[in-house]
Amino acid sequence: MSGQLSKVYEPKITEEQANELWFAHKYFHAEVSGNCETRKAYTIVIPPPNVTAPLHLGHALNNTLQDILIRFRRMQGYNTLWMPGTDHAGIATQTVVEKRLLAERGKRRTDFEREEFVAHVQAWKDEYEACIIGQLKAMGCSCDWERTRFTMDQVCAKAVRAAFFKLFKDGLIYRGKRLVNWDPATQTVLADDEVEYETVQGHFWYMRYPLVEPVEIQGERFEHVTVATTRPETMLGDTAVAMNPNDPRAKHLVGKMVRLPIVGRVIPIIADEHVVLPDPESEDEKARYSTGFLKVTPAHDPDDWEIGQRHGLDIVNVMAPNGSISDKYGWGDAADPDAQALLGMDRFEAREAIVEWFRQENLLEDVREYTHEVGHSYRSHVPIEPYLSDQWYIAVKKPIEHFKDKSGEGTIEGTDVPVNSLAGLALKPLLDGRLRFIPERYARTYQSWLENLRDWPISRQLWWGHRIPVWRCTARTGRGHPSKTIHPDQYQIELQIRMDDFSEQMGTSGYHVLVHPKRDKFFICSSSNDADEALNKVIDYRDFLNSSGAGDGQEIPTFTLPFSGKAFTAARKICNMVATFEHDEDVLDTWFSSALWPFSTMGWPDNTPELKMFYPGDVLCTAREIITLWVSRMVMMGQYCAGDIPFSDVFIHAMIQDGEGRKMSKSLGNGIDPLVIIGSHGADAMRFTLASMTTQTQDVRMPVQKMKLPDGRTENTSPKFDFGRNFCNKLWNASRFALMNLEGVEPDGFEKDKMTVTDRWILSRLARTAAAVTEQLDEFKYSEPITELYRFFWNDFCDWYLEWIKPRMQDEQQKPSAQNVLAFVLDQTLRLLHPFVPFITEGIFQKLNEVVPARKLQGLAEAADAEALVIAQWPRGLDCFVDGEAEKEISITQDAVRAIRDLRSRYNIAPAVMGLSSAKAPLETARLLDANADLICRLAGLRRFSASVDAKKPGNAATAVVNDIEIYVHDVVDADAERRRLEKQKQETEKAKQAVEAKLNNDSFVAKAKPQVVAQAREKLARLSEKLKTIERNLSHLKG
RNA sequence: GGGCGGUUAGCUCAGUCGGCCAGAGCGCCUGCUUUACACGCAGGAGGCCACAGGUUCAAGUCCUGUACCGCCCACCA
Repeated sequence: MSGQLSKVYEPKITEEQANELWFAHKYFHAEVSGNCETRKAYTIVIPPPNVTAPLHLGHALNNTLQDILIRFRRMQGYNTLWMPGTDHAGIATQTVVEKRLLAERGKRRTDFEREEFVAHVQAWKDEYEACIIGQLKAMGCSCDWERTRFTMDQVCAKAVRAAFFKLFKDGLIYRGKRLVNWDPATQTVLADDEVEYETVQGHFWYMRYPLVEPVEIQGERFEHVTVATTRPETMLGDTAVAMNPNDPRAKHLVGKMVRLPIVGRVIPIIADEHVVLPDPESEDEKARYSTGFLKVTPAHDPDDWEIGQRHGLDIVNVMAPNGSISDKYGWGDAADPDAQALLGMDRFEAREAIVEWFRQENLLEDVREYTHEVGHSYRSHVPIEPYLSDQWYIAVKKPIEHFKDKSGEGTIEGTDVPVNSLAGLALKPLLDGRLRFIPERYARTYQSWLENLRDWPISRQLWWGHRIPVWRCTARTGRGHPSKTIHPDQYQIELQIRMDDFSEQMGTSGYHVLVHPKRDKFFICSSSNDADEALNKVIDYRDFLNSSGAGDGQEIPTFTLPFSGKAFTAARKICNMVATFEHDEDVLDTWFSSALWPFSTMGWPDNTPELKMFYPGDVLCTAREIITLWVSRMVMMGQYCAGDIPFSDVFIHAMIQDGEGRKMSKSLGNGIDPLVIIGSHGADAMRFTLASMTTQTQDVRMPVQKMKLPDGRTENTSPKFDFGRNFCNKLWNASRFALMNLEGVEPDGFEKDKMTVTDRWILSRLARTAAAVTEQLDEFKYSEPITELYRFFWNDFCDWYLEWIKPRMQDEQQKPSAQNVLAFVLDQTLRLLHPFVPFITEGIFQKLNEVVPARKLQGLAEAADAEALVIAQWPRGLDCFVDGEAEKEISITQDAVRAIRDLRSRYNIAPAVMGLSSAKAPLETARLLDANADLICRLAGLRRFSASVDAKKPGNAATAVVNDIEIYVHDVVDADAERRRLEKQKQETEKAKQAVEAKLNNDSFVAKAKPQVVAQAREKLARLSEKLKTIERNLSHLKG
């Protein structure tokens, strides 16, 4: 059997065979050897899925859309690269591994050594990375698998260190304080999304803070101010009382001092807009509860921290990491016995004690009930504590000196963002129109985020990730002896002094980091350009890059000093002062490595051929939730590190929700596993359905149902996928039918003149479809081309063309030309469908290649040969087939067929009854119908059909009126039914006619509407009048 | 609190620059072993286009407001 398709379409077999073929020939591999000039590159870098879990349906959508673009461009002849890989997803992965270890072994992270724990995470990563890549391959993703990267592999790690170094050198990385979400029970830092808000019935306590000197306002003597708080225990760390500058009392009170109860600390009253003015009538709950005085505790509240920053307030941390009151972490004035009594108390215990103290001292003015949301740890379920800690930051609005030449200086209009800052580098391309969002509205999210950007905290208190390439040193206290353990803050200060020492010698300032395992080997990162010359001698930059991988437990890197002279002396001096070195315990924010992904995957910072060929890329395809966290940072770092934006188009696609509009999630149990769908419906069916649901505005709602698998398990599925499965099944069967009729086709047997109107019509429809699909894909539209192709293939090709071609296949005269048209249309259709349903189209294409090696319409068009559809040429040059006449002719023919079918159905004429039919129509239409009588007979199940200008209606015929045609189906006897039917049609027509008449009788319509619209209305009226007359005439015949 | 999107047939969604009697798929009803396909073929029923105003000769489409649903960001003294 020479290459016929199997009777039943089995996705699994087709998918396996296609993947085998594609992988054997490495069709997905992008070569760098080609010439950029002659063969343009087209690049998409995958949003690397997290290695936390297998891919879900959202990933399936995301990657389907990317694959459609890639396959489309590959067929258009671009040198396409789709760069694949996965993301280590720091906190998320560490968390799932911690959960697994706890569940399976009852062990916590802290029960392991760091290296040991990281090895467990690594094992998890290996497992899920393999799983994810398997899933992507099963979906048909045509990634360049040879280039698969992981955000923590050696290549990416090198880029991370290079970027960090570069930022460091430019003075963009600094050490700063930040309030983190601290879980005092487990004593870990939580990410924002690990904080769960719970409604808590709490209190507002109104506490009096005595003024150092009483103040008189409008004759009233004030001895104290009253602050309202839900957290009295933090008052120990208060360093100011704030009030709104618009408060009428402010001019009397701002600048005055109060004495903090218990502690005795004297703190100022300051003015800050943040404070809500009191208003008992207000709708704003805060205003109702406010006294107008806000206690400011910079170390224990994020807002207060901001206020503290604005006013340069002291920061007093009064808690230990376990949440107890302590004077060991920054509280220096706890000498008062009342304060001493609180030390060691738990924060809630202290709260009660403090309230009680105020009560005793008659300083508690009021207590009111208050319901509010309080952040709790998702792990321990205790309230989280905003806790002050040291973090590394990237300065995003700091001007970068050496970017001045390239980007200019000053700020971007209407913002405080310097053009040569990181934020500016990301913002400018959008404003210049070089960076485009599709749909456009998402540009605003991006823009406003960047305009209001704050410095980026990049350190995370985790073990899984790129360990921060910074080594801190402790200073020597005596000759050759390491200092005893010093508190981190202290050695920071210590270090700073030494640094300044060094800076002085180097004629610069602001050094920060050094590494020094042995006395004669070390390196320094500079944060100033001025020191470049000297430092370049000190450090071999490349050595730094080749130093330890992030967090992989290698030794601290060492370097031999390649210099002498002043710099040497300076460096040497530092070494002598340093006792020990500690690799920073923290890792980098996951987004740091993600930000580099578009070029780290191509080997940056080395000047690789890949970068030259494929960077900058073309499109980023992602969901909207990470526009800020990821997209903006990629642009930022792309500009900063690789010198250009990483892509010019950002396509933001829909999110998939369940039938109730909820996000699909594990906890809700409403997720759908792509592999389950691939198993039940096939990968192509899944892709087709997902793409068909992708419109520009709507999120995708996917009703979820339970499905029983053959092995008895129950899985989630959705009836939506039947859409794709039905289509694939139809495609398979129609192709099978076509191929059965294409055995032994002679390419030279085609004669242009033997083309029928149906041939010209289907070629015309093909040409229009190809043009539309191409244009829509250019515009990142997915549901439209699917609709277009669906209509063309199912309605035009299958329902009409294939039915019409059947008799021609029995006719040796007509067969050769018909076959060639059929082969050509099938060939082109497969090409157009391939990006959406790659497996099945490839499978059919391979058979087509066997059965009809050359598809061409001699003298008209030729389908370019290809050994595989994946690399076949995208349809082009079909415009010559557009044929308005043929389309009109077929349209009239179809109308006639539908009218006859309708009558047959209404009169219950059995399909087997090959009846007679005739039609009366204006001359031209009548001729046309007559010429196509065979086509009408074939699809309307008739023995004979004829049309003429003066056809007479047989007495027992049913009548249908279509436009200017009157169609009679003979030998239908039910006069009553006929009358009812015609009456109904009459009513409908009258209604339509009246509507148009009303419009035309309206003078202002005729006067003001576009002439074209008026003319259309007149035509329509004429048509309807004619139709109505015909119906009435038929009715009167019936009555008579 | 700020921003964005949505509300059209029982369900999931299209609907261009405002202009034919508002469309598709699924589901539903009727008929069909038509030699590619019942995951199919033919036909049919089904709509106060969320609500209230406004602009216009004309509004599903533009403007204003309301309600509900969803998402993102910020915040929670």
